[in-house]
Amino acid sequence: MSGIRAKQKQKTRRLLIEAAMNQLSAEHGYASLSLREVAREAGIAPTSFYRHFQNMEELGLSLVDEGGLALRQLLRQSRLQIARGGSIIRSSVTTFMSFVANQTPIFRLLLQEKSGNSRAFRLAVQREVDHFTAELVDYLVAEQHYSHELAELQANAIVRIVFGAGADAIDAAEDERQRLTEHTIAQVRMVARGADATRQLGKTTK
Amino acid sequence: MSGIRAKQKQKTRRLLIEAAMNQLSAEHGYASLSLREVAREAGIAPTSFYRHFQNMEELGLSLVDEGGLALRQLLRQSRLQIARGGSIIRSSVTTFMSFVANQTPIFRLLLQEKSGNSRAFRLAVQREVDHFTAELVDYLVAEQHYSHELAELQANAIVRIVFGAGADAIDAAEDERQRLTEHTIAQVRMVARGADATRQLGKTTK
DNA sequence: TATTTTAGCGAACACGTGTACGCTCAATAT
DNA sequence: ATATTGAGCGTACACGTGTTCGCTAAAATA
Repeated sequence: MSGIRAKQKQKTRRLLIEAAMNQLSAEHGYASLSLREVAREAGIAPTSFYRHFQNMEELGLSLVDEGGLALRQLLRQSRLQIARGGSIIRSSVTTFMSFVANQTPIFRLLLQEKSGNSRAFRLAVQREVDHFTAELVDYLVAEQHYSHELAELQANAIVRIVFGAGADAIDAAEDERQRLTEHTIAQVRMVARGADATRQLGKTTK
Repeated sequence: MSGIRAKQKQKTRRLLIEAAMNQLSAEHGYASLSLREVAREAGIAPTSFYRHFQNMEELGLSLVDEGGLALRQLLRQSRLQIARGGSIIRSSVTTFMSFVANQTPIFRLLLQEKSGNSRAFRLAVQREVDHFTAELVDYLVAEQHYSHELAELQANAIVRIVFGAGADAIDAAEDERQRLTEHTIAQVRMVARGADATRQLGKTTK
């Protein structure tokens, strides 16, 4: 039970996943991904694909999982910067935009499959976005003492704005992306002020 | 020059467009749209397709245009309700959500091709979204007297929130969609309050 | 050492795809 | 009345697709 065989299997599984990622580009999305081409790039015969995944869909879902994992790593990194002091909003938005810039194919996949044609994919992506939102809600409740309801409203709005900006950033050039980032930071701050105003409104009305 | 021939041509052109729309569903998106199937549903031979469109892409761009037109009609309808009194935010969000519910395949198309794999499509959709945003900016500047800069920030944020909500509404059941609508209205109001607070902030700082 | 398991391969199948070509025949133009 | 145009059709082609089946050879197990 040395596992030399199992190691090799996971290795070519990785090759398949990376080959699939390579083939995801601006012009060539998951929908038009071909088992044969993926296998070719991974250096195995088309039929051998089935030793690792039952479907192309199963491969795709693995890609989504990888993307979600990368996204959560991004969140942790962002929180580290916060602990060291500095604006939580700026550091979060900035690292998010870096993610979009550096992991473009994965972000594009998440974005496309969020409203894609496979229910399984939509659910998988939504799950990742919900993680994102939930952690933001936790922060708003714990650190900023918002009510749960108001925190949810605010977090959801922020996630929508940031993801929308990410979508626009995909095609943008470096300087344009910079502009977009500042724009987004200002918008998130605007939402925060609005949530604060809403909170005060509730207090005085009561 | 009675035009009986030209009429017939536009008629089957419509048939093609409608056939394509019919084939757009939750499971079957534009990417996996087949010339042959579209032609079959329209009741013409596959080869006759080329009498009307050079490409499938040309057909698709026509679909986007149709979607954009429907969206602008929605905006006009929304503005009518405002003129008759009532909250501009509520009526706008409500009619938008109705659009999502009633014209689901078209909205899905817009949503998917916004981050889709054809540059031409992305640009076409972005053009429609920009229309949407620009009209909102005009309103904010003219009726609410925001500065152009602040109005743009605010309008962009609102569009992102509303489109994001629309995306989530696609899969939602009727009651869930109701909840989403109220949620969204509250979020847009929150942004409005935030923009207002930002404006006051600018005034006192100066 | 003998046996079983299994990652990977090659051949083959059935199918759907986009599209080029040349034809028909009714609507238009002359 | 005659000539031209053009929407629509049928045939045919070359190609890429997902997937099945039986095989090999190396690793794991007994």
